[in-house]
Amino acid sequence: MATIHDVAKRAGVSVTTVSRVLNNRGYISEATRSKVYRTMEELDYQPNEIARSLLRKQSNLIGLIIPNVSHPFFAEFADRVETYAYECGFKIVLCNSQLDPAKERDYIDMLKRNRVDGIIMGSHTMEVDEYLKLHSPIVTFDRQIGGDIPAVSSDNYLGGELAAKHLIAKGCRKIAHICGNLELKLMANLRTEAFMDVLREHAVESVVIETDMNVFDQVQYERIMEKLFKQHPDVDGLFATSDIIAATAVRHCGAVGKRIPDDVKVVGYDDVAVANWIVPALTTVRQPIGEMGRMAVDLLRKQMDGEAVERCSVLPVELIERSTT
Amino acid sequence: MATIHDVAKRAGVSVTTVSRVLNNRGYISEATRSKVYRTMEELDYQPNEIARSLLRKQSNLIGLIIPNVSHPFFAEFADRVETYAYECGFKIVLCNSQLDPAKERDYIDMLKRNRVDGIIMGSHTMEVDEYLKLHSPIVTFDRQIGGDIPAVSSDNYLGGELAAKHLIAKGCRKIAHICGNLELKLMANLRTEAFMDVLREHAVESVVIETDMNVFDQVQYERIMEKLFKQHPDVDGLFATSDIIAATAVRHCGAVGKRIPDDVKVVGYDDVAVANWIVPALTTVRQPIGEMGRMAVDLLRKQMDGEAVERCSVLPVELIERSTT
DNA sequence: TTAGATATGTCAAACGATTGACATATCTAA
DNA sequence: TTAGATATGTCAATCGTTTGACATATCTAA
Repeated sequence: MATIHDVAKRAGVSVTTVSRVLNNRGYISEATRSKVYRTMEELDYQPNEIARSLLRKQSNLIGLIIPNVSHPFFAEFADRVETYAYECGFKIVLCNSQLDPAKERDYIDMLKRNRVDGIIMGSHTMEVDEYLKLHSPIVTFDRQIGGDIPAVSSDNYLGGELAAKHLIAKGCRKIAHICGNLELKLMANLRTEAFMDVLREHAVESVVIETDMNVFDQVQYERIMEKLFKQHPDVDGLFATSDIIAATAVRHCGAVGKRIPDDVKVVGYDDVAVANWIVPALTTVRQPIGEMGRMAVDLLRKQMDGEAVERCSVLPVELIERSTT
Repeated sequence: MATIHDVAKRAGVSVTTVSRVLNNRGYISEATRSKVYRTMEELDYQPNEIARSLLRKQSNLIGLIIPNVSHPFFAEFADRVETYAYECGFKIVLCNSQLDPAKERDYIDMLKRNRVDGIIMGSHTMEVDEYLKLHSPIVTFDRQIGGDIPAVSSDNYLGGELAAKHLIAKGCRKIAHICGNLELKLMANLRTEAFMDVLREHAVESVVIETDMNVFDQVQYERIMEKLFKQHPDVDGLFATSDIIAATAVRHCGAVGKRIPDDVKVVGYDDVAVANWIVPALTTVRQPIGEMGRMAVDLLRKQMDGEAVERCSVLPVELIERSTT
C-alpha cells in the first residue's frame, strides 16, 4: 500500500507538500494541489489513519457495548448510533457482551487498548465501582452510575405509568407485569416502580415476574407465560417490559385460547419494528430509540470537547395504542 | 495514560525488558516478570494497540458492511460474526450502508484508511469492477464477484426448490413469489430461478414481484400485498424471500380475511427468530446464519494467512415446517 | 575452568504520518 | 526598490511500541 513518501516521490514534491495538501494548511498552488491529488488517485493512496491516530492521540473510534445486537431493541439502537456517529466522523466498534460480566470487562480493556475516543455502555452487569476507573469519555445507556458518568435513558417512570393507567382505563382488574432483573440497578426498574404505584393507587391486583429482558430466550419466556397463566388464570392485563416479551405473551394467549384484547390486554415496551407487524399489532410504550442513539453520541462528543454534560438525559416516551388493548 | 516508558521507569527496568514480558520473548526471571506485571496493574497500563498496529502492519480490525443492522437477518448475522471474530482476536467495525452505493464506497475507503485486516461485504449495490481494486482480504456475502473474491452463501437454489415443492405438495395452484431486486447480481436470485423451474415443471401458475428485501420498509411491503391480492385474488400460496416480508403477508392476509394456511399458504426465508414467534408461526427455509458468519470470518483469516480459499462456500439450507402451510 | 544458558541493559531503527522552525525563491503591489 | 505574500523545500522531532544487534554479568554444569 502506497505511503505519503511514494506519493511525494511520484509527484515530484516533498512529503511536507503532500501533507500540506492533505491537511489543507500553508500555501499550496492549484497546480501542485491537483498534481498531488492526481498522483494519489493513480497510486490509490489512502492516508494511514493508524499513523494519524498515533500522532493525534485520537482514533475516531467509539466502542458500543450492548448485550446483543440480535435483540431488536439493541439492533435498532446500534443502527441509529452507527448512522449518526458516521455523520460525525466516528466509526463504531461493535461489542456483544451477552450480559457476561467477564466479557464486559474484557471489552472495556480491549477498547482502552485500542484507544477509542469514547464508549457507549449499554450492558450493565459489572459492579458500579469498576466504572469509576474508566477515565475515557463514556455514556451509559439506561443506568445511572455513582460518579458523574452521564446517562441517557427515556422517561421510564412515565412509561410504566402510561402503561398501567392505560390497562386500568381499559378495565383490567388483575394485571401481570414482566420486568427485567431488578437487582441490576437499571433505570428501567422505574417502569416497575411506576406500575406498582399506579396499581396500588387504583387498588388493582398485580403479579410481578422478573426475567432477563435484554437477551431473548424464547424458551424462558414461554415457560414464564405458562406458569403465569396457570397460577393466575384470572389475569386480564399484562404489561411486559419489552415488545419481544409482549409478542411471546400474545402468541401464548393465542395458543391457550385466550382472546386478545377481549380476555387479556397486552402492553409492550420499546416500539421496535416488530411491534407493528405482529397480529394483533401491539399497544406499546415507544422509546425514542433514534434520539437516544443521537444523544449518546452527542454526549460523548461534548465530553471529548471538554464541555460539561448533564448527568442524566431523559427523553420522552409515548403510548402507542394498537390492537392488543 | 501510562506508556511503556512509565512502566519501565516505575518498575526500575528498561523498556526492552517490559516489552519482553509483554510479548513473552527472550529470557525473563520470574521476579522481574511479576514486578512488571504488578507495576502495570498499579498504573492501569494498557498497551497502545494503535502503536502496535502501526508497527505490525495489522490492526486486528474487520469491517462489516451490511445494508442495515436493524434488519433481523443482518442483526443475527452481525451478532454471530462479532462473537466469532472476537474469539479469534478481531474487532468488528460496523457499517450500515443503507443500500446506498455512495455510502458503500465511502465505507470501503474508510476501512482501507483504517487498515482493517479484512472486509465482510454484505451489501451489494456497487458495480462489480469496483471490487476488483480492493486488494485487502475480502469476502462477499451472497454475491459472486467476477475476480476470485471468495463468497459465502447458502444453497439458494435448493432453498427456492424446497419452498416451491413444499407449497405445491400442499396443494397450491397459483403461487406468488416476492423476491429481491433481480438486477443486483445476488446469489439469492437463485431462489427465484429454482422457484420458476419447479413451477414450470409442475405447470403451476406463478406471479413474481421484485422488491428491496434487505431494507425493510413496511409501507412498501404492505402496498405490494394489497396490489398482489387485488390483482390476483386466486393466489393460494406465497413464497417470500425473507421472513420479514412473509410476516407482513401473514398480517395482511389476516386483515383482509384470508385464512392461513387454509386460503393462502406462506413460506418465508431465513428463519430469523421472529419467524417462530409470530402467529401463526412461519414455515420457512432456514439459512445457517451462525455458520455463515463463522465461515466469513474463517475465509478472511485464511486469506490473511496466505492460504488459498474456495471461491464460493455454499452452506446447506433446510425447510422448517410450522403453521403457515 | 569454562562454555553455554540465563537475565538484563543500551542503542537505534522502524512503522506512517504531522508539524514547527527555518531557508529559499518567485511574484505582487505600494 | 522592496516588504510582504505566496510557494515549496529541508530537517528533525514526535506519537508508543517492537526488535535486532550487541554488551555485560551472573549462574550452572560438564
